[in-house]
Order: sequence, then structure tokens, then C-alpha cells
Amino acid sequence: MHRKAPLKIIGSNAERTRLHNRKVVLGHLRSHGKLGRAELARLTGLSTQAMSNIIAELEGEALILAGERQTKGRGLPAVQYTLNPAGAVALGVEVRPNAILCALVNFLGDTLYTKRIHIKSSEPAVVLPAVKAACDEALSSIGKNAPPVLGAGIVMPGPFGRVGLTGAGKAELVGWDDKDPQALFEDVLQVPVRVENDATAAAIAEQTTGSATELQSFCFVYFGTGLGLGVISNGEILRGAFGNAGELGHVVVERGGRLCSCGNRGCLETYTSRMAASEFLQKRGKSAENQKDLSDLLAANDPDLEEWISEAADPLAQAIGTLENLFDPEAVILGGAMPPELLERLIEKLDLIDATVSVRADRTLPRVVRGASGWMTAALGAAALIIHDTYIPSISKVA
Amino acid sequence: MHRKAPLKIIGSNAERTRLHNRKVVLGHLRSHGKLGRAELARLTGLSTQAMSNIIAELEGEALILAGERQTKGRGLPAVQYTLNPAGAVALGVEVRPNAILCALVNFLGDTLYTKRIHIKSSEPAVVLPAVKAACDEALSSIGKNAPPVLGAGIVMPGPFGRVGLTGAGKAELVGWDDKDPQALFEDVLQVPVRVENDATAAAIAEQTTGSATELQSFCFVYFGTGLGLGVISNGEILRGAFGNAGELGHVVVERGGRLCSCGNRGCLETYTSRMAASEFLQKRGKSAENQKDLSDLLAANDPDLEEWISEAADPLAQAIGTLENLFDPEAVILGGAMPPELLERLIEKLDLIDATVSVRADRTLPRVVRGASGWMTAALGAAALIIHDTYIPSISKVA
DNA sequence: GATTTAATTCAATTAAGTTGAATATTCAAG
DNA sequence: CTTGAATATTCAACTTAATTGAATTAAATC
Repeated sequence: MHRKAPLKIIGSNAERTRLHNRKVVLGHLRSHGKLGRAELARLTGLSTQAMSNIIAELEGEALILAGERQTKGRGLPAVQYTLNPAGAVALGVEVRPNAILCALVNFLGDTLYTKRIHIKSSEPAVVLPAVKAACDEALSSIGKNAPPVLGAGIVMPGPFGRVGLTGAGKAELVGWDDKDPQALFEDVLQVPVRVENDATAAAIAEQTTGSATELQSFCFVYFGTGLGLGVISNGEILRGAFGNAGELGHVVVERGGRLCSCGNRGCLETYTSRMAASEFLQKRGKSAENQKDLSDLLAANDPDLEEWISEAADPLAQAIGTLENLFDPEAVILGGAMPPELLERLIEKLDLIDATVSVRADRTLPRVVRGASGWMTAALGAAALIIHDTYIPSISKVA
Repeated sequence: MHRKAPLKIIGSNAERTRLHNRKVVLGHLRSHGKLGRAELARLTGLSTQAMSNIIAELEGEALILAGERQTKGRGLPAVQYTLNPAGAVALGVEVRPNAILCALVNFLGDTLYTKRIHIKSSEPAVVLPAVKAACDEALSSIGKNAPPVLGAGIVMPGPFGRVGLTGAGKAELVGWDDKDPQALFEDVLQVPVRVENDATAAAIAEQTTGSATELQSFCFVYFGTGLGLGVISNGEILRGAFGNAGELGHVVVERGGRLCSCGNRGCLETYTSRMAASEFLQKRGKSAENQKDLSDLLAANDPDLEEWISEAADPLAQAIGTLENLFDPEAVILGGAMPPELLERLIEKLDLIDATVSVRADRTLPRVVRGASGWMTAALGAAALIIHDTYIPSISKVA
């Protein structure tokens, strides 16, 4: 287990400048859809000549496509450039104690392939070859002339290795304690690898292809085994000092409340999570082990499930108020491994606190919206992270 | 009132590259104290030649000073460079409904001058000339050959103009509703101006000259009129979508608890804040309107104050647990307009949640530490913000 | 049809980096 | 005490990727 490296602030040179500018251009193309060179030059504050060079380079690498000239009033109509969906792909993998979920997405973050593979053990010796095989299969699924692979995003139940032990006892994978997953996966897969937690990955997926494409600041509440939180603030991922930020499940919403597995009382997770729903329904003699069960119960208007929803909404509303006051997001998004209809019902039932910094006269979005959900969310998010990295420079933003 | 501008992601060029690299160099000099050219080149990933050029430029502007050559084993001993304390100054101003606090700091963030000025009204027509006069006096206090003024940081009770109305009813200044304070102050003072909230400014002061000089991620709990929060995460200031992040005072710690002025129940501010202490003591027939009163009561071992501290510690401990789980900071710092001894007592009384992500085997710092406090904290922090901006590039960090 | 406007390219220039060789100063080994 | 290795720094030449200003093309307006 190694301590997190202190972040190093490095200088820039011509090469890094170009890399930065490429990302800036790709980012603008992503958010605007299509743009001409001159307009890109204006947006980025670069000269048209510089833009021409960058565009030529990106087009040469097939990351962007030249479209029709588009007439907009006087003057030579601008050639419209768009991202090339087939310009590159990214892998996403979620490693769980008993399964590996593998996804492949295109340069826009759209899903090309998904697969679930059962594993007998979560030890590195088992996981690494299985992930390698799954990724190879994913890549071969798109045929011979495959575009470049930008990298692989890996989601693992943290906290592990790099980030050290923590108190909020989580389901850790066995055999990874003293390992550096990033290095191991990079070694096996031979592409750049990023390891993130599920909630953050899901948040990035939401921003890449979901309901947050227009947002720069939002909180993504992720229903997984527990309850996670991915925070994007002004376009930046919030990780915290040790990569463990966003432990929403163990935020206390009721002093002296229900006993949680972490040893505390009143954790949000004990009220509002898949686990909490399962336990509640089990006491009523109903089984709801997976999303399908919950979906079915909801479709059948099961009164016990309805009761749980009502009961779960209050603590969640309180927690959302806390998120609003602390992070001042444009919206709070609920998603993850929960049936979408259930999330909708939960949102309907929310009685939000009516005086937080998010209660604004100029709101356009609802304070809480439903995001992407389903079992693949995290794996797709992991892949989206890689796409995200090629769009987002870690640089110069100006208000 | 204007809506917050969407953040613009801009390209880079040679000029911006140099600006970035200068900041990188200054930042390293700040955190290391003194360094030679070659070592700076290694730290920044730049060539020694480039470093020589940058150093020459900075030395020419008297922002850094060449020291003795320092022998460290074999080879030519490196000339050690340090920041020049007298290389530049920055102004800091806190505007309150009835007073203006003005501060001047040197290039290291050390205090050179402070002054409090009473004002009759908080309208722009009164405040702007008063601030101008105060700043002029501050600058003339350091004599004729004054070093360049990097800018002025302004702290005002938000949320105002730029960030729009919010629900958590705060003490707003009258007459500023539809104004752009940054532009107004820049116009009057003729130096670059930054407007921030008190808690963020105080957090930056803590990082510049206080107990967080080594920290990249921390939460600063600011005792002002209410209770604010400044968050620095991996060196970046967390502002939120509308600049209102960190509204800690209105985080609910007790469902259905005490009625707060914001209309909700159970806000942290109603338990743990200067106002809460005043009210508590008033009920016991004691007056504690300012820091001095509290200080005196504490010195006299006043049993009522002790009782309040015990009562206030629990909600605070819970909130700190929430901060730890959400932000994963290296430490939580308590400071602001509270007597330091009282903060110490409060910290002693804290019964922290024993399972958050901050409970780590490899901790070196306590989870909660006391930070800078006193009436000038925010104004000094405002000035520190300006210094901070000249050290911290908004760019390329590498883990 | 002539003129204006806007996008784009061409050619020259410039800023700020990199690279490799030369020089200075110190430590360590013979 | 001399010599060689290590380290810091500078000098000079080169490279990258930007900028600037003039030229070219195509559409809109007069």
C-alpha cells in the first residue's frame, strides 16, 4: 500500500501547449457539435492560423471529420468540423468480487459492446487475465481496422492500495491490498489505464452522454452496493486528498439513528440504498435481491415498496440539501444500479429543503434529475473517463 | 444581477506558457523556501536553460532574490533563490454592513498594515470611496518606493450580484443587488480585483501563512456571523456553480431540530456559531456580543460558556464527519472570528465519528486543527488570495 | 456587377522552449 | 596534490508552435 503521491506542478513547453490546444479544440467540438475553424479560433482565443494547423493535425489522425461548408450570412461559408465517432475507442471495466463487466465505447462515448463475465475469485492472478481476455474480445468485436484505443478505465470497489485503508468498512477485493492496480492493468492491457471509483465514473458518463452534457458542476448520487457520490465542480473531478471523496453513504442524516455496518448510527445508506430496500422488503417477507425484483415489485405497485420509497425519500432529501449547500451544483443527479422507474418515484417523493443555495430565481433545471442507470453504468463510465481525458485539458479555464 | 458566465476553456501560446511557468517557479519557491536553478528544472520538468531564463526574468523584476551558493556534495554549488518578501504587495479588504477592514500584505503574505474604518452606510457610493481612501493610506504607509501592487482581494457578505439570489437568507449589503462589485472596485482601485467569500479567503490565508502551508486538500470552517466553509481540494478552490459552495451553517445536523432564521430546522449554525453562543449566554443573562466578551468568559472558566461548548461540540463533530466523508481532506481547520482559546476548547470537546474516510493508519496530522483567527482573518485572507493567484497556475498538475 | 464581409491559406516573424557543447566548482580517489 | 567524476550553469544553435499581415475565395448586399 503506497501513500498518494503529492501532486507535482510542472512547467509547460511547446509540445505540451499543442497537446493542451488539441484537447481544447476537441472539447469545444464535443460541446458544440460542429464548428468551423474561425469560430473555434474565437472560442479558444487562438489565431485562425494556429487553429488551421491544429485542425489539420486532428483531421490527419481521423479524430475529426470535415463536413459541408455552412452558409451563415456573408462571407466564405465555414467548413464544419465534427468529432469522428469512429476516430477512437475506449475500454471500460468494472471489477467486482464475483464478476467483471467490460464495455467498449466510441469516441463520442456511445456504447459499442458490453459483456459480463463471472469470476471465481477476485485475486489479481484471476482478475488480470480475465480482464485482458474480455478486453481483447471487446476489441475484436469491432473488426479488423479498429481505431486507436485511447485507454482503459477501471472501476474497482475502493478504497484499496493507492488510497490506503479507511474507516468506513467497504467491500474490498481480496488480494489487492498491497498492489498498484493502475500499474498492473497497464502492464497487462498495454494501454493507458485510469482507476476510479464507481460514482465518479458514472458521473463522467453522465456528462459525456447522459443528462449532464451541458453541466459544469453537478453531484451524481450513485446507487451501487452502498451509496456513492461523484462530484464534478466547474468541470473538474473532485477526488479529495486520498481519492476517497464522495462517501455519501456514511453521511449521518439522523443522530443516533439506525446502526450501520460501519459502526456508526444514522448513516444515509441505512435508509436510502439498494441494500436498505432489500432489508426492508425482506422483513415483509419479500425478496428483492436485484434490480429486476425491484422493477417487478414497482410495476405491481407493491405497497411495501411504496412504503419504503416514502421512508427513504426523507433522509435522501436532507442529504441532497447538504450536497446543495456544500457543493452549490447546477443539479443533483440520481443514478446507478437501480431501476429507472424506482429512481423516478423516489424523486417524485422528495420533499426538498426549501432554503438552500440551490433555490434560485434563475434556475432552468429541476434541482434533482434522474440520470443513467443500469448494471453497466460504472463500466460505461470508466470508458467515458478515458474519452473525457482526451477532451478536457487540466488547464487554463477563464471565467 | 447577472448570471454567472459559463467557463471558457481557452488555448495556450508561448506567452501564456511563460506566464504559467513563472507561476510554477514561484509556487515551488514558496513551498520549498529556497532552491537552485537545476533543482527547479527537475521539479518543473523544464530544461535548465529554460529555468535560467525564467529565473533571470523574475530576478529582474525583483520578485526573487539570489542567495549564497549552497554546497551539497559534489559539483558546483547551486545559487539558492528565494522569494523576495518586498518584491510585491497585495491589498485585502473586507466590507461589512457597518465597517471596512483593510489589510496590506507582502509577497509572502505577511501582514504589513491593518485598519478598521467605520462606515455609515454600505451603499456603493459610500463604500467605494472609503475603500479607495483606505487602500491609499495602506499603500502610503509603506513609504515612497513601494513595490508593485499585485491586486486587491475583496471579501463581501455574499451572495450578491454576480451569483444571484439564494434561499439561505444572509445578511446582504444594501445597494449592491444589481452591481458587479469586481468591476466597480477595479474601476476605483485601478488594480486587478478578486471578490471572494470570507471562508474561502480565510482558507487561502491559512494555506499561505497559516497551518495549512503544507496541505493541498483541506476544509476551513470559518466562524463569522454565521458559519462558512472554505474548501481547497488538490490545490484548487471549490466554488460551485454559482460561487456559493460551502454554506456549512445551513447544513442540517438534527432533523426537526432548532428553528433557523432560514426557515429550516436543525441547521448547524443554530448550534455552533458565534450567534448561537451569544443567544445561549443571553438566556443565562450574560452578554457576549464580541470576541472579547467570549474571551473573558472563557478566561473566567464561566460554567455557562463551558456548557455551551459541550453542547455545540456534538453537532460540529457530526458536521466534520460529513465534511470528511464528502471531501476527503487532509485535515479540517477551525478558524475565523472566534477567540483562539475557545476554538481550542471546542476542538478538545469534539467526539469525532470514528469511521469516516479520514480515519487512516497513515495519518500524520490530527483530523481537526485550529487555524488563524481574529477579526482581520477575512481581510488578510483576501490579500492572500491575490498572492495565491501569482503562485498557482490554473494548469497542468500531474500526480 | 461592384463592394463588403467572412473564412481560409500563404509567407514571414517571434516567443519560448530544447539540445549539446563548454565552463566552473566541488568531492573523492589515487 | 593531482586527477577525474559529478553537478550547476551558461553559450550557441535549433525546434516547435504560436502570431502577424497580405492574399485568396465565396457569399451577401448595394
